[in-house]
Amino acid sequence: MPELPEVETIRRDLTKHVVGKLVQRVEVRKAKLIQGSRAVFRRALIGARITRVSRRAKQLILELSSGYVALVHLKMTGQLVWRSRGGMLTVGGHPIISVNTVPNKFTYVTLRFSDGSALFFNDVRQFGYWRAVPLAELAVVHAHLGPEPLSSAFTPQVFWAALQRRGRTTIKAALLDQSVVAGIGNIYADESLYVARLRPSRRVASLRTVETAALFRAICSVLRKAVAARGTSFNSYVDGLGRQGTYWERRLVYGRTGEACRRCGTLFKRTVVAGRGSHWCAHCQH
DNA sequence: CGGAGTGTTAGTCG
DNA sequence: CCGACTAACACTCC
Repeated sequence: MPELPEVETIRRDLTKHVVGKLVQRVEVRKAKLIQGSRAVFRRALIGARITRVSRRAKQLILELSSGYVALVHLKMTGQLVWRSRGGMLTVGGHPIISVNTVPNKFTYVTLRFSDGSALFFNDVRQFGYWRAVPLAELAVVHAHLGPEPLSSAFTPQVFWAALQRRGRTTIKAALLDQSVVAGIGNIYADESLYVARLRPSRRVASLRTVETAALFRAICSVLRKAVAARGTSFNSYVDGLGRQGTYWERRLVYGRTGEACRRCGTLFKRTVVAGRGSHWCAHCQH
């Protein structure tokens, strides 16, 4: 599901609601969604306060007063729903699941807070996971991840160097590789490649310096705009406050197969690259 | 009804 | 080591 802009949006919303909350109870209804020891997971959370909500790549990080962090990955269909004591719902994540009742049959993890509010984790496909990690080990757990594209660690030089490691593959596969850049998924890979005028199937080794530079700028600009729009994942639902992400209407190529390219009017193609549906303009992208 | 497709990624196989 | 492919699962769409 969510890529960097969506997870970042959830992080910001969640921060407002859960920071400072004391975890009173933890309910796990599907043990396999908890990575590692369930006992450690419960110990890390129960009785702890949430001190901060951060993000790395597509993972949410609930920082806890116990010295642990709880990592949450939503994968394809994960969803976090916060419910106030009064019953108000706030949603982040995948829109498939009806939120009118929580918990529902897709609710697999629940955190109950001492003030009567609760955080529900729903996941239709059950690909997502939660994991407790000592704060001191977080860097090791995330060692395989590349730079955050919206941070100062992401520079043209760093990007170029990371791409060198994936010279033989396609640029699409490289963008989806979280060790190259952290947080890009299928939608923003296609959007960035369109802006940079590069075909998804281009071999990384064939990229010229100016093309790599254009792609670097495209990634930054696409992700920045998507974050500002609160992402795309929330297109088919409106939460209790009437908010929804608006990038979906503004997307340039993703899911626009057969529609006209706004630059040249050519109809967009859809092919499979790196095993993923890829959308692109055969005239503008080379 | 059957088959393909879905915003992810860890693991396997060559 | 590297890259391609698939499984994990439930549901929608054609």
